Amino acid sequence: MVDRGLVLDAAERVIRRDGAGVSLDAIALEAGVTKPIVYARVGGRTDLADALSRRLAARLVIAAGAAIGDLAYGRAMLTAFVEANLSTLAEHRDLFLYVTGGTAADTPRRTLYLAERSTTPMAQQLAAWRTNQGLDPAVAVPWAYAVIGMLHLVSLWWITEMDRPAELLAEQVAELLWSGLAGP
Amino acid sequence: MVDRGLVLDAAERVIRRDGAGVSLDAIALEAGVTKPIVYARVGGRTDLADALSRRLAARLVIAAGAAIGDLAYGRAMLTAFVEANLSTLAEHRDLFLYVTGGTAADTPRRTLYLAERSTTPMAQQLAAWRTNQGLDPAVAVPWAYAVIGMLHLVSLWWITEMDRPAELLAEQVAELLWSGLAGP
DNA sequence: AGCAATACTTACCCACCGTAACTTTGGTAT
DNA sequence: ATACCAAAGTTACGGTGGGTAAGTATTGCT
Repeated sequence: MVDRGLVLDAAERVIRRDGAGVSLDAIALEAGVTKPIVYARVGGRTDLADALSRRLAARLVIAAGAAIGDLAYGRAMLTAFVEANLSTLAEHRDLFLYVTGGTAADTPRRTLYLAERSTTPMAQQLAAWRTNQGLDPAVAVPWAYAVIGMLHLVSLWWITEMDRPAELLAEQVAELLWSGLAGP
Repeated sequence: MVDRGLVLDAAERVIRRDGAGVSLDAIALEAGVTKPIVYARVGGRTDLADALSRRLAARLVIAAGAAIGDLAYGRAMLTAFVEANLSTLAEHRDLFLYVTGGTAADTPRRTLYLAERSTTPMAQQLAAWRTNQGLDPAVAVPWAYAVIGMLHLVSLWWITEMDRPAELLAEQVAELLWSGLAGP
């Protein structure tokens, strides 16, 4: 009896090994079962990708939380947050591509889901901080999406080039995020 | 004789009408030709999506340029730039989804292409401005990707919700971009 | 032992991308 | 005028991948 988690583990292994273009048959083969079993456990390709996007989102949130630790709100915290996101997405490169790829109908849904999971805790913190500073907290949600979109595209670009160390890029992105284009 | 441009026009029409999930057969039907003609003119699905992404990228660049006009570098210019991007992507909603969707192998390539076309002029302006201000211009390229990634995800989110006017959202995003999370 | 439910496999269908082989049309040389 | 050939296009097919229906083995219960 192969349970749902083992199928997802197998999917992650074969995606990591063979890239984001893998078929369900390949995943079933890797899991040591046949295709209908995959359907019984996790559903079709869409459900599989959804489940994997939940795993990836959870890892992003955990990595971000661990990196931030109890740093105070500020540029150092932001740098840690950015670098955690960059590293995690680079670490799960093909999984990231698998989750954000797929059919045109699913891509936006999952992209937004992946983003939303990261934005939710971030928007809360951001709203609290701005309220505390006497600023309008209404911008928290769009700003959270803005930050995550920034990180995702920068990650995608960085993943394909990998021409500079993660720390440098994280510093640069954090500077933009913290001080803006206007500069300090 | 149906030329390449007419096939691309037909593709845009059917994508707008039926959504981003359309097949090549549907596009060929709309163009009034058979499938092999589509292959002879524009190549396969990948080449078609590439060609459409070039069109979309060109429109983004043109819209941005027109919106900026001869505004001086600053928050007002940034707001115009952001709003031009939001509106253009919303106007070409399904085309945007078609271009950024597709197989896992093509998605990152085209996403980066679409981004790169917007980032190139922006990175140049940004580098020039920073040099002029006595600041380090080395961050221009990663910052340009950061800005475009921000705009793309915010657009995607906004497109699916459409819960606030474009001007307000553009103001909010421009504020983040110009002044950063730290605030003015 | 016999029966039934569960778990899985084989075999298949369908949609879609891509292409090979066949047909038509229009111009051209003899 | 006719036979030929190249261009342009259509029909028909192969291959792959997602998804499912029908058949088979295995386990537990009476």
